[in-house]
Amino acid sequence: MPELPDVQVYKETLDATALHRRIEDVDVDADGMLYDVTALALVRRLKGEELAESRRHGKHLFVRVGEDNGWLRLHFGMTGELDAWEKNEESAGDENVALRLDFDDGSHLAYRITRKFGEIGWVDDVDAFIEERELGPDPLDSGFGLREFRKVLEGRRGMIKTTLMTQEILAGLGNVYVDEILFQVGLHPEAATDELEDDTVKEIHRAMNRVIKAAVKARVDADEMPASFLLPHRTGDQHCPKCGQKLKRKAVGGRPTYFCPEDQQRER
DNA sequence: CGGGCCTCCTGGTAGC
DNA sequence: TGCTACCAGGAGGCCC
Repeated sequence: MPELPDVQVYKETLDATALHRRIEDVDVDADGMLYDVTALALVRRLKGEELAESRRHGKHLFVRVGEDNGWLRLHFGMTGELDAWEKNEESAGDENVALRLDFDDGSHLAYRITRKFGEIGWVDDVDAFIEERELGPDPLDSGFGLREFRKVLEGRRGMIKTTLMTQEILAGLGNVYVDEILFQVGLHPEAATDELEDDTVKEIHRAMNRVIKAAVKARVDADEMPASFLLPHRTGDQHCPKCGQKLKRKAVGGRPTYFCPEDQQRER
C-alpha cells in the first residue's frame, strides 16, 4: 500500500501526534528489517529522547530524534503502516508491531507490518542517504515543476509505467498511483517514454500532482476519492468509471496493472 | 539501459 | 468445511 500519498499521510499523523513528547519506552521486534542499526542501539538512541521533526522523501519517512542524534528512517514496504493513539484511545492492535514508542504522556506510536519487506534504519544525514540510494526527486518537492519532470524523463527508453515507478528516476510513485495517473491521462501503460509528445508529458505531470493531492486529501481512503478515479475500481467491480467497460489486467514491468482498454489506447 | 524473472515474507482468498 | 495454490500497492539481483 504505502506509496508517496500513504507515507505523506503517515507523516502528517506523526507530526500531529508524536512530536515533542518524551519517549519513555521502546519496543523493537524487527528481525531482518533493521538497517545501519541494531535493535539494542535503536532503543538506546530513542529512549528518553523526543521526536523533533519529520521529513519525507519518496516512500521514506525520516524522523529526527533529539537535538542532533540523527534520524530514524522508516520504509513501509508493501504492508507497513504507522498508527498513533492517545492515552485514552484503543490501539488498532498489537500484531505485527515492529516498532512501538510509548510516550510519557501515555500516547503511543506504532509501526506495523505483516510482510516484512519494510525497513527501519538510522541515518545521520538525510540528504546523504538520498544520494547514496540514488533516489530521484520527490514530486512534492518545492522546485520540482514541469521543467524538472521533463528532465528526469529525458533519455528514458522504457515503458512509461516502469519509468514512473523507478525510484531512481522519480521517488514516491508505486504500482497503484502510476496506474491512476496513466488512467487519468488516457495513456497506455506500455507507451514508450521517449516517444511521448511534449503535451502528453505535461498532462502526466499535471495528473500526477492532482492525483497525489487528491489521495492525501482523502487520507488515501479509496471511498473518499473522486468517483472518476480508477483506484476504487481496481478491486470490486473492475469497471472503467468513464466508459463502464471491464478493466484490463495485465502484468507490466512484472506488476499487476489495471487499465481501460477503451480509454487508454494512446501511445504517445 | 531495459525487460523478464526470481526472491525476500506472510496472510487472505479463490477454487477445488 | 478444509486444504491448496496463488496472489499482493516494494525492491534488489541476476541474466539476456
